Amino acid sequence: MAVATTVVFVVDDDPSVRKSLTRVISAAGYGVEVFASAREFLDRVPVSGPCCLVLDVRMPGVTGLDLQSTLAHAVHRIPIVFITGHGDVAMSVTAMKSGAVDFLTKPFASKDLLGAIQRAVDRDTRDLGTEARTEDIQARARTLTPRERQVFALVVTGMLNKQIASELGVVEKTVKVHRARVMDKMRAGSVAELVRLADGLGVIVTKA
Amino acid sequence: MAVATTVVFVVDDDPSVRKSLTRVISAAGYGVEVFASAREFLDRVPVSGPCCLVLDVRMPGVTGLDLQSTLAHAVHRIPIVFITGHGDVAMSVTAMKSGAVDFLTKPFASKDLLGAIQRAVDRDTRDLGTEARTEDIQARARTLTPRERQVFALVVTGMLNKQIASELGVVEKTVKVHRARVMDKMRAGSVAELVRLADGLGVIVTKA
DNA sequence: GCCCGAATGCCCCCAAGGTCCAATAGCGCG
DNA sequence: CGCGCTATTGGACCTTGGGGGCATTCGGGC
Repeated sequence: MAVATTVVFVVDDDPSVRKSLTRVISAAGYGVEVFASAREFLDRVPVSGPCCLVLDVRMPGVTGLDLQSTLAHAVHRIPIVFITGHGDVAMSVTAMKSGAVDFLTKPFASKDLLGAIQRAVDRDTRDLGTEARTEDIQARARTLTPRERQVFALVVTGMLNKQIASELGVVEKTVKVHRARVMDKMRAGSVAELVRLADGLGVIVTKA
Repeated sequence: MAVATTVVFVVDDDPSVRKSLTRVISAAGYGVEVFASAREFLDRVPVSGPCCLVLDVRMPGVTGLDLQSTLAHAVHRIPIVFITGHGDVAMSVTAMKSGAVDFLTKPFASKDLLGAIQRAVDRDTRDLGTEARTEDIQARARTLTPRERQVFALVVTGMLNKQIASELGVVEKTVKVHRARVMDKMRAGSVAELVRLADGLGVIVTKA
């Protein structure tokens, strides 16, 4: 089911584990890139397509949990599937609370790993989608002049032109001009669309 | 910090644990209600104010995880803080994936438990808020006639009255009448508000 | 028969949008 | 220092769209 562009990153300090994981994961049709340490992975990062990270918790130096919290502040938060030989409950709970997709203890069945990877990839695909959409809207919003931005904010409030005008201390005609430019620049065909664009800025909308 | 109306439910089969938990939790200012089994709790359920559930994983009969999945399909999903004497990783991961707020292993510090409880209560307070708002909107939407509902759906699309009219095979004036009733019944002062009400139906909006 | 939802026609008003035009202010460039 | 460009503002005028009021008609259901 995996698309050719989907890459699974594997970070584990044990070469034999890397080898067997590579075999299992690529057999499932994913692209695989392995790293022996968190550092190595961080040097590579810039990813484009949908992906996920299979991460060993215990590693010398930067641990899996450290890497997780580092990535948490990154631009694109990549979904993580943890694997570990000797995990304890506290560790797994920390990982899960920080947003990990799954936390597997060795030995685990291939299908459990692949299931977790698929869920992680699905999540990433969704995230990338909403991210791209938000980015697109923000790009349009950046082309607005300060004044247009103000008018934009007030229009999506539902205020009438005359109300906006008195709010900004200008004449109604001026508001109309800005408003028209906003609709144009934001590529909104109606107030309804404009409101949705506005609510899509800085807000995440999820289907219930 | 806990408000008087905040209740913490405790489900644990061990009487001494119930006793000590009650002491710790009520000392923090919460109301406490204890239950010796999942059954007992389920008979009590109907809750009103913000609350959370402190739940033992291992119990004879219905386990904590069972109760969690039962509650998952309930109307009001109450946030759960798990506690356990002998938890394993798989168990904690399952609980966390199913939405548990935290998963504590005995022995744990009181402040860890109280911290988890506070986070659970906060989440519940938020959930109750959005739930109440959604319920309110749905209540208004239920007062709409079938035709009004159709017009409602098309209006929030950004369509013009004349377009809606041809879509529904009626005259523009008719659409205007329905539209006015929709604005009235939904208590929306502008199209912008109406769009927000529509998007608030079946959709959860979270601050980024 | 009465009430309600639905559909319509007419009239009028106000809001939104667009056109043409014009003025002022600030900014970078040659 | 002008020249051009952009942002902001504003006026006059016209068209289109949204909304309110009032009256009428028609089909169901109680």
